[in-house]
Amino acid sequence: MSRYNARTVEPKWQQAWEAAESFAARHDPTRPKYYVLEMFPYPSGRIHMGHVRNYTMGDVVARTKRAQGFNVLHPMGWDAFGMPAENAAMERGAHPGDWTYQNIADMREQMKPLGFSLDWTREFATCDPDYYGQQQALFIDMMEAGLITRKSAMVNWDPVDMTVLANEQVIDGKGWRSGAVVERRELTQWFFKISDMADELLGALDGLKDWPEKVRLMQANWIGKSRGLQFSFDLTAPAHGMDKVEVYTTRPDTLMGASFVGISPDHPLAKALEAENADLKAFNDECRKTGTSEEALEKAEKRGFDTGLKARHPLNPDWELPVWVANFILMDYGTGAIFACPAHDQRDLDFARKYDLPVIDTFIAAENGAPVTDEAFVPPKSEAVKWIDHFAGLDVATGDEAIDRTIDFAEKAGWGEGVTKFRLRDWGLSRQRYWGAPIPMVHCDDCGLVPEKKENLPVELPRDVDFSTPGNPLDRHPTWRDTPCPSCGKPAKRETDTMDTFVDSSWYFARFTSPRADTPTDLDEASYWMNVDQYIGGVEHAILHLLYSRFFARAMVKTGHLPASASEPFNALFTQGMVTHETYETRNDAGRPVYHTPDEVVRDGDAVRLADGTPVTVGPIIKMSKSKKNVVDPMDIIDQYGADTARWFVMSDSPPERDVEWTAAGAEAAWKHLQRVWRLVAEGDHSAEGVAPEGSEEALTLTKLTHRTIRDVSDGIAQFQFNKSVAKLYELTNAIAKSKGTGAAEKSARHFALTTMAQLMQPMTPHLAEEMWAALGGSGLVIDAPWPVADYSYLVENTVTLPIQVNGKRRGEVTVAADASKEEIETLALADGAVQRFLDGKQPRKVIVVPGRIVNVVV
RNA sequence: GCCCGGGUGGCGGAAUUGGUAGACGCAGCGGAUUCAAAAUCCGCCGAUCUAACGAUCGUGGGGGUUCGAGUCCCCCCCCGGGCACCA
Repeated sequence: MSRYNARTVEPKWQQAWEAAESFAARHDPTRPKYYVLEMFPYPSGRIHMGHVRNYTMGDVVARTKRAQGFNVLHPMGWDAFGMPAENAAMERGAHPGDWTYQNIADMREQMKPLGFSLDWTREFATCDPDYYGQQQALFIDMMEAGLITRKSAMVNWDPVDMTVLANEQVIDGKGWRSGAVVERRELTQWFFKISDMADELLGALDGLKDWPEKVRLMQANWIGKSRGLQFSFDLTAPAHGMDKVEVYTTRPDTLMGASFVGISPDHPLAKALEAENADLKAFNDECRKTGTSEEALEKAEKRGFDTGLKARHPLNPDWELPVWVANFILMDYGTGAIFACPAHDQRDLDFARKYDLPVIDTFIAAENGAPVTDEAFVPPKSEAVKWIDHFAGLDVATGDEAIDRTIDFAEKAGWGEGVTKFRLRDWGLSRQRYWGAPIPMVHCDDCGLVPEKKENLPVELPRDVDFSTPGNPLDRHPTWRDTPCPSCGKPAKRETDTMDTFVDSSWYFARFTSPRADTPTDLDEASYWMNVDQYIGGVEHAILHLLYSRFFARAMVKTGHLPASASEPFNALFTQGMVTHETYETRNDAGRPVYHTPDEVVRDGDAVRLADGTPVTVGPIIKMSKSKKNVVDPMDIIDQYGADTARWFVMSDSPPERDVEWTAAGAEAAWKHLQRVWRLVAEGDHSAEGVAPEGSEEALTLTKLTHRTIRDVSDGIAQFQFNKSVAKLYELTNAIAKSKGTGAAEKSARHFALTTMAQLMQPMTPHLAEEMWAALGGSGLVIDAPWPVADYSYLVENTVTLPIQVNGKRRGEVTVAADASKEEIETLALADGAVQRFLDGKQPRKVIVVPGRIVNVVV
């Protein structure tokens, strides 16, 4: 029996492609280009199944487009800055740079054997000074274009380690290393003014026809455009020079139900009052112990503090409302102050009940409306309700109408203004960390903040840094900060904040079009290659990465680094599901979770334990991530079965947009199938080809199926339904195996089916496909053969079998000519034995005939 | 808490988008081949009842629209992703 040996075959073809420079992308204006990009990986050091799945999908698209005649750009790089490198430095003493470049080398070694059609000549890492230097140039240009600002923002502060923590590093409100209770602290930070583009980023979503609807929805909700009323409550007595509280509300129609005025613990008034009120100070400090994440704030128990101040209702000066500080009011949204209407907001109602504040109904259900008791009455804004004493004279009206009328009323009366606001905040890019791109700014005592001169870029990270104590090593470096002022030349200090790693990944797709240019992009190259025609990556990036990239593309158009046509950089987006796996955890002495990798765990029936016998708790099935250690190493599969098996396996079964739980079973099956395909080639009789199939029923049937398979596999790939393409290839394989005819027509039909299979399998299992192609006598490389096109004359059938239903249940079937009339079908269906039995001599009440689909007889 | 997805045999999933539920694969069972095993080949394979023909039930749960619902509408449950310093 002929065996296919991936170990020798795969490197052979990889060398052939490399020798031919098959995948090097060359600018050629005479050919249509196609840019395929998968989200580049963080170099953790090991590839995982998620990578294999992601990059195989992109490779299938790239190889198919290449066969279809496109000039394909399919590059690869590394998202190389970020916290794990610093953590490794702290834990193991490795330098973040050494650690990162070693990981890149390791991962490249693991990726190369997979045979991806990548243009490795364009590879770069975001931590290359060449890359981040261009990023610094971009930053300076964006600064000049007015896209950057500086203002204060909240950070998670670890008071023991004296350092800023990422949200991920705050566990149950405590610092992950120190265990100290984390507090919110204000820091002056650098920001991209993305909120200036909020409306445009929202509006342009409509044009992204080839993006998943869910991603556009998530982005629209994130941007969060709202129309509301902004106005002030006058305080009955000024406090600390403040005589009013400005609020923003999207439900001004509920103003007559106002119960109290609420301000954020970080509101200027709350902070001013702290000075003389120790209890309030204690309350606010307690609130600040919730981290900065919206999730933590929203989940925290709702608590409040009565300031004792009173505010006048704008419509009735005699109506005084108490002013409360409440922990659920975000300083970042609106004005950091609200009025609460407990009758029509569940959170306000819970708060009012807790602190015994009034609940005043503003409107009731149009029919049988009862006053609010335990549950707030919050109907959709489009539903008509009955208004109680509405100042603008409404009786029965929808919320939407009432909001419009109220804003109108307030504007005419002059005490309020209709305002459109966005939930989207400016993008804080400052990080108080070492392993990121330095912000190329200099602090000069005389000149203030001055950008570094472009000829001095890159501002390189110093190599000699010390991670033995927490905090930003750049701050502590003895000399790195010292630099002459780019403007006046006097001694000055560098900015020590580095950039958020989202900045690095917001323009790498543009850099790939001219990765060695000495400007951020080469406009000529960018104009040819942009946009990315197909972008592929995880849904977990649906909001932030994609929104930031859309902002950056616009910023790069503004600063002349991209053509105007590239302001939406990704024509089509596909979000693949995640590769998930169970998590395994034990607890350390401090009771904190410690995670374990699947290969450390022994599963023996229900019992789960470590190799040393320690019992393990099985946690939820979640996306594979380094921090939870629930990762599986694909190298084991590649070593055992070869790259094609791994590639085939991740393309089969699970639809690509869906999460897939990794299980070891199935890789074996993929391998068996590829062996079977190879045997059909190696043991087949290829003495006939080009013989017309029409003389043989068997040959004709197989040829028809081959053409249907061309159509179905091509459609499956075009629609990102690779699992269906795989299923169709299984069917064709089964049919070839069943065909045993020894005539020239049958042999020829099998030869045609197998050469076609080699071409159709090429995007998924390229090495096997080359081997098949060569054995079948194909000329040149199969990757250079044009994509097969189905002959439609083989796709039409002249009879069709329709199911017959009686009362909606299938009772039989009828085979008719494809062009049979409704009447003919009905006559034939009614003559069917099963139908006669159910009719029992009676006339049918109704007969529904859907040609080509179904017949339904209603008795 | 808020926003967005998902839930179909023992398992991964398919279903022409309102028209035969379970394609294809895995696992399992039976058979052929073999001294034997592996590999390979052939057949069966949602549940219940039935000797069989067939019948009834069945797409997370409950209700509805329709000649016809996995697919559309309403309510609920469970799982996952995101929540602005994980990438």
